[in-house]
Amino acid sequence: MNTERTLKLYNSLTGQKEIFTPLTPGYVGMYVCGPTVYSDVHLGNCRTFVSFDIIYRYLLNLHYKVRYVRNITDVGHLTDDGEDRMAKGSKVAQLEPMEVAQKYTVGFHDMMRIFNTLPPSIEPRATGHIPEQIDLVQAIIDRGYGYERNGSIYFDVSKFNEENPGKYGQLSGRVIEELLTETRALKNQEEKKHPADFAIWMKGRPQDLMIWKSPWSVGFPGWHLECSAMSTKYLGQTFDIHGGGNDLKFPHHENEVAQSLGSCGHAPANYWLHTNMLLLNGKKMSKSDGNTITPEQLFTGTSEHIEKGYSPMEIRFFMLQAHYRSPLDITDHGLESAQKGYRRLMETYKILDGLAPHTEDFDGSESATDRAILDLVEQAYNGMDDDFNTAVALAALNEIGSYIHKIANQQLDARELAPWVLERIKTVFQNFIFDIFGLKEEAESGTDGTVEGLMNLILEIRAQARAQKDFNTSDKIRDGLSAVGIAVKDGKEGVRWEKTN
RNA sequence: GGUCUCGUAGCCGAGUGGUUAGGCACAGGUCUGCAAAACCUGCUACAGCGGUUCGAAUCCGCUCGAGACCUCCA
Repeated sequence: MNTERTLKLYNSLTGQKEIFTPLTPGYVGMYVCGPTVYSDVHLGNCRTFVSFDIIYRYLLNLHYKVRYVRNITDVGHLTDDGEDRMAKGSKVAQLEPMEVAQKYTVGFHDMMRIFNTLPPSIEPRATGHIPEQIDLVQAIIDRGYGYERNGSIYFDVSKFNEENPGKYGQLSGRVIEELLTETRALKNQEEKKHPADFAIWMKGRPQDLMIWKSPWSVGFPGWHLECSAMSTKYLGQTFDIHGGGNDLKFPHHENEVAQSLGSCGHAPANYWLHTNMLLLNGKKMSKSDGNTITPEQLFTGTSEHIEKGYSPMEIRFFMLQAHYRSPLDITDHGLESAQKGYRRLMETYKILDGLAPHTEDFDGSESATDRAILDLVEQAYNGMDDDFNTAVALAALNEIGSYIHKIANQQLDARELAPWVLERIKTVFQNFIFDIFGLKEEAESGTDGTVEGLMNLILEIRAQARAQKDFNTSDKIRDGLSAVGIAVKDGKEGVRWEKTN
């Protein structure tokens, strides 16, 4: 690939695409808000982390040394009723909070593996960083932005706003005056000076299980604090990229910015990246309206929302077809379309991989086909450079695929393709499909070669039958294979077969 | 109600003011013993109304519609 590429990304902080310039040339620090492990992983999480996986992979592909930190939230994230999510989960299941955290962390990791995401460089847990969070609270108090009420510490948003005009609300586009006049009644609001203030340390109640000693009370850290503490610890006071789902922009990320500025005077990240939501039936998934589907249901097809199951890689491909900042609506038809697209791309790759260069009477010139293909290669990488536009890259690969099929079917003279161009697109396809898009082959044919052996035998018998014009036999074989889910594809170069379900 | 984003063909979904996105579906054709696959051709577009411009899907305004956030959520 080219050595000089310009990566542009959409920075939520400024609302526009910017050229990416890392703090230290060649190195990238990226923090992504991970899941709260109080229940089974939500399909929406999968999209977010697949999106950031592709971003991570592309940064690696640009030869950056990336430190990718993605946290596990296992304390401090409260429900509407002011109850800790972890504690609630543990009471319901009669488990220690840490057992709940462990159970769903394992489940989350399993799901990430199923979707073929690369593990982050560091995966810190909130409960493992209580001292760091206490230090951060102290730093905020020391700088005058934290105040105590009955053993809890709150972040003083109005004071912060007065001394740092324009900083609070910048990320999420909030109007500070409105936030400060907000009059909604919420739990624990009575302790705050202003409704917009948020807890950075909460005093524990007798029934709370996850509590720690602090200078102010035995209690637990506020939800937003962990990310500030852990990103600072592993990436520094200011780092390159901070990411997360769109719905975390406010208040979570906005408060992170305030905490960082409020504790040390530095903004946490130069670039904020936000992924968009996964929709079902055109609306955000929501358990309460039954408009939801779990990853397992999506795999098995056991949901009223879809007619059949789809594989993890088909779903990953489905996500690739949309840009990460666009909402993506899950529909049966859309998934079906992605399934076919995924299979076609993988099939194209196999054909490409088996294509031999045409070297004998190659005259060394560059044909129109060569130029068109090289241009498409350029388009694919340019797409990724433009805020990780996987849809554009995929479109370019599809067009290259069209040339590959033409050559494989001898509909286009193989001499049109210079040997070095063929090698180039082999590398490019490999690079995109496996390294950048993070797709993988799913057809699990027997690894011991039994299935290949059987198939070769069967197809050889069929070839003989066809040669003798015994079409009864050949069609019986083809139909029989089709019935067990194997498609036979006759081509000029020979017969190919593929599992279809 | 406030803030923001978006409205692209049968469906999904890209799009930097002037050049075919792509996929799926559909209809013809090539290939095939017949199919499938593949390839070729075709088919439906830029919510509406104004404005800026030589030129707007792209910029601006308004209207209508949708979604997100504002409250736990990726």
